[in-house]
Amino acid sequence: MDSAGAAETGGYQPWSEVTPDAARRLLVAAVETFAARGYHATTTRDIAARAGMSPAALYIHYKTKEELLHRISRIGHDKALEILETAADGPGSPAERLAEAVRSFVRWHAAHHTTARVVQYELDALAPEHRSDIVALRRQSDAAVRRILADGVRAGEFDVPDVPGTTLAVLSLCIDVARWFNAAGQRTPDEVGALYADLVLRMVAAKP
Amino acid sequence: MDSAGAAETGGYQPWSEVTPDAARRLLVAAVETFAARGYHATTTRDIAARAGMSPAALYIHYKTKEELLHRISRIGHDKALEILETAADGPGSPAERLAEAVRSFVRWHAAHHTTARVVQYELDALAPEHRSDIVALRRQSDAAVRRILADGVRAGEFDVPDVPGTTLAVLSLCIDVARWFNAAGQRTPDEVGALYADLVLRMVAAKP
DNA sequence: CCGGAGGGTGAGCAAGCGCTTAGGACTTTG
DNA sequence: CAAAGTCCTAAGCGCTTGCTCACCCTCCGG
Repeated sequence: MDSAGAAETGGYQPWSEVTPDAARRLLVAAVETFAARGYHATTTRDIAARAGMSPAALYIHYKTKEELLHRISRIGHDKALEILETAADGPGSPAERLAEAVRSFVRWHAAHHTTARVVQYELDALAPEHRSDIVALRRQSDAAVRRILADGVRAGEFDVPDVPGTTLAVLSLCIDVARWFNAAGQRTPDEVGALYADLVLRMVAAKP
Repeated sequence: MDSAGAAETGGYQPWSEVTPDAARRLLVAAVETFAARGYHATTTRDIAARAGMSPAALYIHYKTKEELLHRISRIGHDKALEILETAADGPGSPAERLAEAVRSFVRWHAAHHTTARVVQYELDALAPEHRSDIVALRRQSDAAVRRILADGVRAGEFDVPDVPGTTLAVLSLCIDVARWFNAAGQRTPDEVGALYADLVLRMVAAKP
């Protein structure tokens, strides 16, 4: 369990935007414990101990435990949105862009399922004022996917009777990967990404 | 919030297997608070207060707070499994059975999204010995869906390169309805069920 | 060599937690 | 009508929680 963070990400996950070093170690420790036990079941002592510090050290870098969650959620949502928008606004046909969006979004949720679990499933633990700016990011993610679907319908590539509903379903399917994905399982993030991209393309394909 | 339980279910949800009356009231209160705030964020005082009793009353009917969760999880998983197996072993072609399975499973998750949220997303809060018998039920659910897919492939109705992976995706898609479904939203459980049945059929359809 | 700033600790507070206990009010039964 | 059983409560115990505070390092420019 101690090296789960490094093992999960293949040894490379920056969190480089978090400084100084001690603040980053605390944040990484928080991600790991939040993911394993849930936000409410995690104590500030758990986090500090995992980061190799005393309980009081946490409060030098963060005002509250909730601020830690908010920072994690913010960084994760920024990344998720970036992935989707890159694919949505990239080159290629709607089908290619949709496949790339699903593939990379799913790959991220699988490879970083620890982070993703916190980001996607601990929203309700945020304070209302923090929750609302995260919800805004989620709406942008929704808009990115919807944009691809609408483009595909307009181009005649897709047959999607209910664009908002299908958008919801596609995002829901991808997000839920964070819940069930197990790093010790058989499938690699790449494999899951490829499978899901295929399934989603079938969901929207125009009947020839 | 007080009448949310009744409103959500259209005034009819039995929990009839739970007796006596006070035990059922406590259990319903627990479902509502667990769903709204999460298991760990819910106190035994919250539950008792919502059921209109003193904190001590809970311990007449349940040994621990965790036993309450286990009972809820057990009843919910029994119901979910029954829905899937009824569809899987029912009459009709594989496509019809798959559509019916998804439609009824999704309808249940939407109509009873409060219960479903607890059942599907609070598994980790169970004690290990309780968790394992719930996991066994989930494996049976997985087997039911897999059975339909395998039948469809054998009959040449479906084109599914990865049956275990697609089974996982279908269940994941349906389960996640409990997370995002909002009783105050525009869609009815029936509508979501119909949409999802269509999407899933497209995912597995053989190319003509 | 000094002094202050930034990063850390040990001890602990007030509040809230799950759960227990002693006992009381009703209802059912002989 | 007493005895027994059922259901519930008021009070509170022992512990853990998020967080604070007084103090202590170590580094570094002057």
